[in-house]
Order: sequence, then C-alpha cells, then structure tokens
Amino acid sequence: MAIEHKTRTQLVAEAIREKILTGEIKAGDPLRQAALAAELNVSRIPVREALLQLEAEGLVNFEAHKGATATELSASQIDEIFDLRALLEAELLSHSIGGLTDQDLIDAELILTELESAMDAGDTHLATGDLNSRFHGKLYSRAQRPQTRELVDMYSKNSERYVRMHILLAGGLTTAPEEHRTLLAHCRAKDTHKACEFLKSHILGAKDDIKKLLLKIEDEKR
Amino acid sequence: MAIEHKTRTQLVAEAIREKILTGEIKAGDPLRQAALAAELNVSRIPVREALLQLEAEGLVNFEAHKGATATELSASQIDEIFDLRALLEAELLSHSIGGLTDQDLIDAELILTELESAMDAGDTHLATGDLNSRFHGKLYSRAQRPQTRELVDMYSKNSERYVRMHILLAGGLTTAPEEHRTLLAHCRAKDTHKACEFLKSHILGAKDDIKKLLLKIEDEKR
DNA sequence: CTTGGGTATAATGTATGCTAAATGCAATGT
DNA sequence: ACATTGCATTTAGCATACATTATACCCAAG
Repeated sequence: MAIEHKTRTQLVAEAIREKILTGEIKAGDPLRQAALAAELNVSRIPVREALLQLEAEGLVNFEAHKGATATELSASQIDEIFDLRALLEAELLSHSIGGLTDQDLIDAELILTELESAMDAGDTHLATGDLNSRFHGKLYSRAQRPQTRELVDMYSKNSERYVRMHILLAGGLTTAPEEHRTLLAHCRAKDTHKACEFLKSHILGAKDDIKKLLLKIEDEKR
Repeated sequence: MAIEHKTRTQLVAEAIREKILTGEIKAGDPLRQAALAAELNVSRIPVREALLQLEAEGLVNFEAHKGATATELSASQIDEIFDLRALLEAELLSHSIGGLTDQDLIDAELILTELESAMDAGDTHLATGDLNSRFHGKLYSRAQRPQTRELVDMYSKNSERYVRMHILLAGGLTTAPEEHRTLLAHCRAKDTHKACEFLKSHILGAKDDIKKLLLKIEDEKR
C-alpha cells in the first residue's frame, strides 16, 4: 500500500471537522483563522482552504470579510436534511438491494452484532457513529451511484452531531435497535419496496425525535 | 439593495465557471494555477480558493500536488445526475406547488413566453440556460426547502454544459417546448401527483437524449 | 440622551516568494 | 535493449507580509 502524503489543508480540515462533530466547537461559534492557525501550527492559508472545504460539507458558514462560523441548524433545517436523507438513502438502497451478495448480508449482520454489543457496553458514540454508518454503507454498497453516495455521506456526517446531542440530552437512543434487524431482513428477502419504505420511516422516525428536542431547546432560548 | 463587495476569489470562480460552462475549457483540461492567475491578473491564492469552490460544485477535480482538471462526466455519471435531478426536483415541486400563488403562475407563464420567443429567435443559449432555470425556479419558489434548492441548482448548473453540448451537436433541443406548458397546466390545476410525474419524465427524457449522444462520443474515442 | 460620522482596531483577503512534491529525461548499469 | 536510479524542471503547497474590509468605539452635534 502506498503511503499517502496528506497536505496540511487536509489535516487541518480533519481536525476542525472533528472539533465540530464532537461538539468541542459548538454551532454558531466563530472560527478565527489566526487562532486555528496558531493552535495547529500552520499558517492561515491551509486554515482558510480547510474552512472552504468544510463549507462545502455544510459544517461551516463562510462569509466574506466576516469569517467562518460553525453552522447552526435550525429545527426546520434538520427537518429538511432528514427528509433529504430519507429520499436519497431509499433511492440508494433501491439501486443496491438487487446486487447485495450473501456475503454482503453476512457482513452487514456482523456489523450489526458489533453495534449491538457496543450499545450494551454503553458506547453510544461508536454505535451511532462509525458502526451505524458502516452498517448502512454496507447495504448501499452495490448501488453504483457514487454521487448519490457522496451526498448521503455528507448529510449523514452533518446530522451526526445532532444525533449525538440528542443521545446526550435524551439519555439514549429512542430508535429501537431491532429496526436494523428488520431492515436487514427485508434486504435478505430482496423486497425492495418494503425495505425502502421501512428505511424511510426509520430515518424519519429519528428525525422526529431530534426535532422535538431541538424545538424544545429553541423555545428555551426565549 | 446593498452594494456587495466581491472578493477576487468570487470573481475568479465566476470567470472559471463560465469558461467551463461555455466549453472554453473542455472536460479533462488541466487548470494551471499560475496560468489562470496571470490571465486574470491576480495572485495564485484566489485562484486556488476559487478552484476549491468549483470542486465543491462538481465542476473541477482537485488532486493534491497534481492540480485541478475540469471534471469529465462519463455517460454513467450523467445518468446518475439526471436521476438525482428528477428525484430532487420532483420533491421540490411537491413542496412548492401548494404554495404557488396566481401571481407566481402568471410570472412563470411570462418567463415561458420569453423563453419561446428566445427559441424562435434561435437563442438556444439563453433559452436553455437562464430562462429555463428561471422558469423551473419559479415553480419551486414556494417550496421553502433551501438546502434541496441548493442541490438542485448545483446539479442544474453542472449538467448545463452537457445540455449545451447536446444542442450544438444534435442541432437543437429534442425536448419539446410545449412540455413546459403542460407542466405549468398541471401546476395551475394543483395536481401534485401529475405535475411531479410529468416533471420527472421531462427530466429523464432530456437525460436519454444526452446520454445517447454521449455514449456515441465515448464509442468514437476508440 | 440619541444619533451621526470618523477613526482605531481587529479580522479577513491577497500578493510575493520559498519549499516540497511529482514528472520527465538522461545517464548508468545490467 | 531494458530497467533503474538520480537529476532537473515544473507545478502545487505553504509561510510571511501587506492591503482591505468590517466593526466597535468615541466624540461631537442635534
């Protein structure tokens, strides 16, 4: 395997992205170029370029001459993003489900088992982040829709911090873990329609939970 | 209206975008930072930042240490993009159609009239670019789905150059202009289902035309 | 006390120049 | 003749330095 040279810009982008996703940088916080540059021991140029990338990912807003801030998603924006996710992920799944091999399904089940034991161990961070997206990703892996996939990944990443926040504040996932089992079963049965509809309601269900919480928080601000 | 100060980066981005959309820069062409900087009388920094933005828009590929190239869309990528557009634009329309006012519909019709006279005058550039997107935009204007809208605009822009290319090579639009009238009628009737289905087939029809041409070109390369 | 304008300051935007990586070519050895 | 290594050239990446813009503050006028 070839070693890869990461540019400073890429490293900086990863660092800032992580800060935003973990909540170290909260929504609305201003991102000062000079401060970040000093902290990461680089000049402002790679910081600026990283911020531009993150803007494309929807994690920061970049306003000319005013600087960057971590994006603050309103309840209505969350609403829209999850609607988009439902739409796009169902589309992906419908294109992928026919091509899923037995091995793919076994792999997905293994990830699910890991996910469940992570949940039992109380590691919601791992369960909702990496493992969750790996499970969904496995189901979409045969879609051969790279651009759609990219969009889906982007929006997943973008909503991840809100899912995490929800877990913190609500004290756990409300979406039942057995939903994943059901989804997997539909995929096994190659029942595209049922699988997609179930996936949509799975995503929209998560949305409703998060939105409720967010609306409450928005209210409390007044 | 507030006057707005455009940064060099924005100006450069617009300039390069235009070059790509008009075909002055062809798909696959390398974009040399120094050359662009010299041509536009700026330093390489705004050029770099503009290229990063354009990468987010999908118009260029940016590879570390190798430079940027105008994205080259294969037939299968075109396929996927138009599928996405059909999906997303139908979604937008479904959210917008109920909110469309009489005035909106009149405005849309006016744009359509302009579009038709531009077509009669042989100005396909204007008809397919600005006027076409303004017509569709008017129909989506009440959707209150800013993120979806942004995606749709991005993909429209991205496919525009292929539509133009198609017109050049095929000697005209194959999609009948009266399709727009039909779509408008469905919107007037507030028939969401019919309007969305019609819109989808409208977009997918355009896709097929362009894909055919693209496949032919790809074949001819061998 | 409020409002308007001008200046100070802090932040972003951009130019210049240096560093480092990738590519092509030539020289050397097999 | 071919592969391989090293060098030279080109191009991108980045740091430093300077220019420009926005904002906050102060002072003066109403």
